[in-house]
Amino acid sequence: MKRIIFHIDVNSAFLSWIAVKMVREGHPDLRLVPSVVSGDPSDRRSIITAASIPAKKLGIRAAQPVSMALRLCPSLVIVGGDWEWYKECSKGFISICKDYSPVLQQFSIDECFLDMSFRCYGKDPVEVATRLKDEVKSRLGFTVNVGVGSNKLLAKMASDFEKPDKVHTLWDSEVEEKMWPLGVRDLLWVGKKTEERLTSYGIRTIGELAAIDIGFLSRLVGRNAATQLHEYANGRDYSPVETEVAEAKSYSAERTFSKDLSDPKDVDRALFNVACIVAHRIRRDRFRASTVSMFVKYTDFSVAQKQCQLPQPTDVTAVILNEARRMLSEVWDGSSPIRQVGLGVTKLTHDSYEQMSLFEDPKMEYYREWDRRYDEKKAEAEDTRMLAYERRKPSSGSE
DNA sequence: TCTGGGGTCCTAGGACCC
DNA sequence: TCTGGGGTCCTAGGACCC
Repeated sequence: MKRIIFHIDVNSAFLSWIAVKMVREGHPDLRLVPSVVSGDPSDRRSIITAASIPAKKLGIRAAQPVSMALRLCPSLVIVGGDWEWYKECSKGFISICKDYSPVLQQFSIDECFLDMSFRCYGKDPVEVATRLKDEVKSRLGFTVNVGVGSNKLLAKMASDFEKPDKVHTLWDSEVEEKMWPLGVRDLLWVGKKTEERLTSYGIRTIGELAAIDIGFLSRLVGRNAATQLHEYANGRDYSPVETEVAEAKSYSAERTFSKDLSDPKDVDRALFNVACIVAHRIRRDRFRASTVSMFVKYTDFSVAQKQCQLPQPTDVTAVILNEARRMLSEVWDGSSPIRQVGLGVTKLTHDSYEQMSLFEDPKMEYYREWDRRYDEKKAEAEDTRMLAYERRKPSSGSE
């Protein structure tokens, strides 16, 4: 049986979702004017998370600083994000997709793959894809692109063709015509650095990459990356649509300051905040961590990072924070201002038992109690938010 | 123009063990 | 006395994704 994969991608997801919400509240449609979503619209340091199509026509792109976008378009409408709303929209979108095939892999909050091999057997895949796209639009109010191909790579490449609200195919037989003329940067996993390296050797299009000697490519990007890139450039991808949701392998949080900081007390406060966030998350998900890492970013964007192993896995905020503080003092002497500070944990286990140490810090019980109260407060705040949210929650059906 | 936040995976060198 | 090769763990750094 022929393999048929769909890749469904919400068009300018965060912007579309906020636009749908605002339209329902009686505001004009953001999608029709130059507009963007940013993390914190009042902060000059924030960057753009999503831009409307009229904004994109003015050269405004995701990941641009808000200040730059404002120069390109002084009348730009800037709105903040709403994670609860995003999650709701994502849920509605995924649930419609699941009706088309249970073999679904969620790739991010606004993208998924569907294995449609069975569901499309004997049918026209484009017709099915069009029905899916139109159903999302009529029931949820936002548009998607559907890419149709014989594997995940081709489906994903296809969904990236002309937007919005379109269905495109990229079958093996169409690779030469539709994919090979594209620049190497358009290929999945070719980022800025790889593009620079490839173009410096005269490799500009995916077609040129597909034709290149793999030994030569290995010397450019390493053997493993070369094998992968060469397969992709030729439109080959044998990876299955993974329905299992993988467990988290790391948790991290970081804070960029509105002004670079020199006072150790300010930096420590930020470190405390991110430690609380990360430790809370691992407790919420019943993890303990064995590795703690931290980094600081300086004014010139250079990064200093440290990591260390714990004698035993922990989920205690104070233990994580103390290691991070120690490492901070090893990389930072307070002489150069800090732009950003971050903290992460890896090497996670679900082990419920805890090895008792004869030398356990007598304050440990106090630390745990502190964490319990922190978690309780967080849960209460969450409940209040959800309650307020339920009241204004729209149905995902047609209105 | 001046660059967020949260992830995954890979590489390379050094330490240590057999 | 000086020598091998392989495996694993740790750390730092980098590339990529959305």
